[in-house]
Amino acid sequence: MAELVAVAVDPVQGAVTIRSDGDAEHHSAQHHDAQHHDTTSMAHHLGRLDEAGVRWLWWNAATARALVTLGVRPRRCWDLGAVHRMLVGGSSSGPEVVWAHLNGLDPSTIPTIQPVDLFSQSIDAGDPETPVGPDGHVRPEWVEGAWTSSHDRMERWARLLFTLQAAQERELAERAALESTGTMSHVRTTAFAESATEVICAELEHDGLPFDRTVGEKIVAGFVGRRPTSPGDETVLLAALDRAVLAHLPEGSHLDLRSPDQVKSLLRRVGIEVPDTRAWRLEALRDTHPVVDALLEWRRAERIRTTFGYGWIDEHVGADGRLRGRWSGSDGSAGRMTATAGLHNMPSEMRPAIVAEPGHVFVRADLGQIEPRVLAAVSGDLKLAAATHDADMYAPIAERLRVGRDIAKVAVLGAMYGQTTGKGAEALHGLEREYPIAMNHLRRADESAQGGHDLATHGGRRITMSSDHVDGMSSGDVRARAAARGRYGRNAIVQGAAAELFKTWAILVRARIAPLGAGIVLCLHDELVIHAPAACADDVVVLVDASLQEAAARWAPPSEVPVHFLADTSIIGRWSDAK
DNA sequence: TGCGGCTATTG
DNA sequence: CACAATAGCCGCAG
Repeated sequence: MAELVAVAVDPVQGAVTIRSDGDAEHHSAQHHDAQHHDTTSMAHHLGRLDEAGVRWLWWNAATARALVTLGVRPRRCWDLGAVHRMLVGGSSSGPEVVWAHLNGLDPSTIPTIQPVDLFSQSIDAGDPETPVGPDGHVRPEWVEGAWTSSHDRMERWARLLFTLQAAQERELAERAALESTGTMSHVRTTAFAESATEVICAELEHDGLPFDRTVGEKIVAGFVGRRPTSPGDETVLLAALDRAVLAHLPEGSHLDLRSPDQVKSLLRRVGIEVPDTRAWRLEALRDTHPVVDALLEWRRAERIRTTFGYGWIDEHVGADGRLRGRWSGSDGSAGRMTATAGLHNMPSEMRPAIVAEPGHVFVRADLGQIEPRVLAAVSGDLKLAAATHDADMYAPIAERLRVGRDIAKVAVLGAMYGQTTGKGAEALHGLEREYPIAMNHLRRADESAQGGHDLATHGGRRITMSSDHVDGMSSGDVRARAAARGRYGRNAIVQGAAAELFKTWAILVRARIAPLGAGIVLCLHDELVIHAPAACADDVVVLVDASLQEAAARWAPPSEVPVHFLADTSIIGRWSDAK
């Protein structure tokens, strides 16, 4: 294994690196004058170490961001925060949380910075030059940035990392011993992938997604008209949009189309009675009255105007023509990546604005039927694994169930989501009959989750059931909430495992394509978008597929009937040119 | 001002 | 219309 080198970076103070033998080295951000500091030599030192093949060890993604900002693109790392979220679940993974967990301290006793008053003077604060206070917790002042105030402090801050990493290794070994997870090798693969994904996130934030502002503004204009020139002008334009709907009603109808209640009474006035005003419900009533059509069109424009309109472009597209959001390597539940700024839910109509830069192309690749294939892998169902040898695995399943392909598909999806009604539920019996191992795997997760027990993915990520995210959303009765927990758990072991495979794939792709001058510019759960010099596009395509096979070999459990994974890959000039 | 509900989009 | 996410606005409580 590569040598672990602890690192802490501050753009002003500089960086400290500590080799595994304990040798510390300080790298100054040389100050040439009071206003500017030169970080290039510091970046050079760090880059040399990186090229030597070390595995960086750091507290959390803040270090990854700092390094990327310096121009260093770390190749290997161990991110304590990312591994902590994998081990513990939840979304908090700051140094104080990681430290408390690995030292067996109650997280509710983590201290926060208190305003200085007469009473706090008497408390024994110990030596403020040490990172750990008398209460055993890391000092909140250090967490908040006091660790950067001197070279000595930075070094003490970085020295804490080694024992914490060792403690995480032990906890990973315990996790690997669980019946539901893979081996230590699988679990460490996940830990590496979770860590490296933080670097990808830092790069996605730094580099952004190529966005053609002119095209983007034209698309917006197609929905909502021209850009308002003043607040007063905006009011006029808004009224015009509203009038297109209200014109279908009797004179003098003034109501707020943004209020579902008022829309309901609007519809009632033309003889339409609906329990809610969702688009799929109104869709069926388009022919009933012209106002329905006008309303649906207004909704579409309103959505663009408020969420993906001029304001969105102004806020998130930089002068360099890159669309940027904040990225998280793993959400609090099953461990998928998340992104802000609409990067994960951009309407397809906006995708023509995602355009490769001159001399470049996008290589876009998405994993085919990733969740059922992952189910076949993690459940060890050999018959389902055999179905993955088909490019469309629903076809052989449909054959076995003696139903249509579409029925087979909704049945499989329904089984993974916990659906109990509709066409999928009818075909469920066939699935139980033909693929009992996979179905039992899902049912065990469902029952365990219903009982409030935490789950673990194949790669060793903890799925917490104690969290209040389930009972918070549906305040129904106890049984309904248990059923919701069951559906959540049933899905989380599949979705979470798919996220692990995806990240393993993504970090291998990143590593392989970097020498070609290509980089990942978007991660979308089962899809990668790569920005590459046009001359090397074909090479990137080959590397993308090779990386998938390698990721599957590292991540998936060994099986007599190997599970096949496949990617649909294309070279395109703009995002909308695919699918 | 904060929060639940409703709505819409994506995988 | 089941699983996950972000994000906007409305209506209501405090």
